[in-house]
Amino acid sequence: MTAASKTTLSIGEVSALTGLTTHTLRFYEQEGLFVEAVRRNAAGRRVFTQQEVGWLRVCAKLRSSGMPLPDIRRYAELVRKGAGTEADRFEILRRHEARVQRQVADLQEALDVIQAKVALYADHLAAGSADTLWRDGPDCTPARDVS
Amino acid sequence: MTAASKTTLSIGEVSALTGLTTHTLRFYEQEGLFVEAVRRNAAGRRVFTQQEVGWLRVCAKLRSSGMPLPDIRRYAELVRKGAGTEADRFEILRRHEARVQRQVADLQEALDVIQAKVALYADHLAAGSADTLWRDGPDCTPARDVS
DNA sequence: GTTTGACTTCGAGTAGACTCGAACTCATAC
DNA sequence: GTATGAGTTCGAGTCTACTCGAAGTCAAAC
Repeated sequence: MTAASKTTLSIGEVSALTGLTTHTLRFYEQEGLFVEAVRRNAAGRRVFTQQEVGWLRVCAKLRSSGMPLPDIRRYAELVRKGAGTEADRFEILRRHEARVQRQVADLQEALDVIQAKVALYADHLAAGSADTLWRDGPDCTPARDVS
Repeated sequence: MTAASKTTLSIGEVSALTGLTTHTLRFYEQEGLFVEAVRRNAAGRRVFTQQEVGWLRVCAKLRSSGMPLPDIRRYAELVRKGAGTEADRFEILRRHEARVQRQVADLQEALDVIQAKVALYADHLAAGSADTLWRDGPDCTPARDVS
């Protein structure tokens, strides 16, 4: 029986399945990111389900794309409340979607600047004309002046 | 004479031109991000050039795309040293380029998950079938089970 | 001649999300 | 029966890049 096919999972197994450390999983519980209270076995240890693993994977994606913990907590609360909260959940997701799209656009812009520089260095290094490369021009137009 | 066309600029003008606060500009000086030591006028005030504004704009892009301050400092040091450091500068830029591309790919992956959820909520809200929406499935396949 | 506003230095504080470590409890393997 | 390893709680520490505020200087406007 692999961890991925078990119906109940220890914190260590969940850690392996999600890539989140056990410390982080406990921290997330404390922060109220779980939809339902985390169950415990007779010995007081945490018991997780595959469903929770699924949710944690979504959490990991939301976090890695920059959603703050309070927003995820809010979303989890709405799911817990159940029917009637869908419009609010939708709103949270849509806002985050917009935020991520902005992030991608900003990174792409930075990437353009970086790649322009990389191309210049590649050219000049290949041509052996390294000494003609220098400081950045006023408006960062690499054609004139480069760092 | 607009700030953008002056040959020497105060810290306030540079702040306006770059979007960096005066606090941040002083902080960057202290962190060694400038290629040359920042000049001062008779009164001890900082005097900047258009060239420095160009460099700061590049710095802003590097920072917003996640290059750590120590890497930018190192790059600035290499530019200061001048000829013979081009291969190292190229390397720093190439590494950062790769890092940014990874970031974009990761964000895009997160965006796919988010958009799948957004689409589901949009459908269900439109259909008025909100009550069929629920928790995430084990492997985050929104078709089966959704938060 | 004083008020204003932009500048100076310095040190301390903030934010968010972990991350770590110590001290303890259990269950299982040997 | 004890050693090992995985779990528990709790509080404290870390990291990075700012961000703020206090106290002072200085030039120009009025």
